[in-house]
Amino acid sequence: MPRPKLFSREEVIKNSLMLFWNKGYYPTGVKEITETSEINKSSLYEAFGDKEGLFLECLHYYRNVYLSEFFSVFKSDAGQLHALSKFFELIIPEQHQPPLTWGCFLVNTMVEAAPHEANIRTVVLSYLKEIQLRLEKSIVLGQRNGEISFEHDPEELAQYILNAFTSLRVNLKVQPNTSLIISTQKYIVGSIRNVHLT
Amino acid sequence: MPRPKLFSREEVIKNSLMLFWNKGYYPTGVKEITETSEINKSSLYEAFGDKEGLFLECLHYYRNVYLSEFFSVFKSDAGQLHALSKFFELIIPEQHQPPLTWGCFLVNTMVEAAPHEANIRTVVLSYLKEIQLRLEKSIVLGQRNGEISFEHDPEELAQYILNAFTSLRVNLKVQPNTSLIISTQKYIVGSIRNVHLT
DNA sequence: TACATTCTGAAACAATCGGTTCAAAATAAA
DNA sequence: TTTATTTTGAACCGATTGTTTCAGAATGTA
Repeated sequence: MPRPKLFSREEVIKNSLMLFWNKGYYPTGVKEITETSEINKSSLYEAFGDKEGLFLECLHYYRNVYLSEFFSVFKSDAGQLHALSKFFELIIPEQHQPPLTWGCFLVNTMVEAAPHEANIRTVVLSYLKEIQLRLEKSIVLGQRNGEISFEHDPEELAQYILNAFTSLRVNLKVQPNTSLIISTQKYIVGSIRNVHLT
Repeated sequence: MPRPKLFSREEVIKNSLMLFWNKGYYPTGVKEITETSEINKSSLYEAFGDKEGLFLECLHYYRNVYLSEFFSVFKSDAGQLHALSKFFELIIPEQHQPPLTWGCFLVNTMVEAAPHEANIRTVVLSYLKEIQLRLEKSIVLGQRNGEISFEHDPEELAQYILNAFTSLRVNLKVQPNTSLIISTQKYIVGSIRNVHLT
């Protein structure tokens, strides 16, 4: 009985993600959002509550579409060390074309909006934690396989790897550079192989 | 013969840096700036041209006051490996009090404003390059001392260390955590000591 | 004291900010 | 076709955005 919506919810989220990803949370205006998706303001507010609500949905979409790509490396059966190494190579092929020239949406948000918006911070941190836990799991498996030394603390190493990845995305955002990815990968694999001296 | 200024240029820069550092470039309003420094709008525009001009002066001030602290670790005569290790410890004591809870002003700017503002990007990159070159110099000295293996490419290793530092600042901004600093330091020193296998 | 110079305060600028309101249009079921 | 329900478009909200203008206040020098 109701009048059917003239817009696709997912389409609006997808379009808005591109805006937020490219320009950030604060500089992206509601006007810009409605114009891009050819949707009316009232429809937008009816559907998403407010700007922050839409942003949170974009984060969710990013998590499902883009982050899940990175989880795929662990499905290979070539060993955990190989998977952890592959983790870094995922950024290479697309690094020169958007949206990957915009960096990691999660990291951008962490720097820009998360410190000032509690709801956004909570979601970003939970997604980052999810990645870290997946890395941790891979490390534990690697230790059982004999690929990775037990001298590593899985949580500590996972944190370290995630950090290296984070900074990579920050730097690539400003100065695209494939060799930086390769050398980071090399150092990370080296760190895993060579137990650190305490 | 002219009427003397009622405000100190440096004072305005110092105050504005705190605003920009805390909230970022775009969300910080000119109104907020003038109110904080108790300066009139016209005086501000007369003195700095526009918002971007003031921001660039804040970057310059940050470089001179805050980044120079990090260069100080290399003045010690305890060896290059020690200096590179100390580099990370500098963030520890003040990590729980502002302005260091706001992260690194350079890194924040790199993520937020640099991708969209060419002038800002140029300045940020030049300051980062300066740090990288200082790290490189330290590595070369370490190689001559016999502290660091010649198998390391100084530029590559410097880049890697700077990256680890960058991500550390990003993460500490959202979740303060001293142990993260320590483990990163440990892994970095480990990477320098253990030559990476190619 | 008069003068040339410089700074300051306040008002105004158009544009945009995120968000609300509401009547009219559109629909599917009765 | 009537009716109940929901979406839509457009106008409107006050507040704020970065920036400009300009008359008048304040100054050191002559």
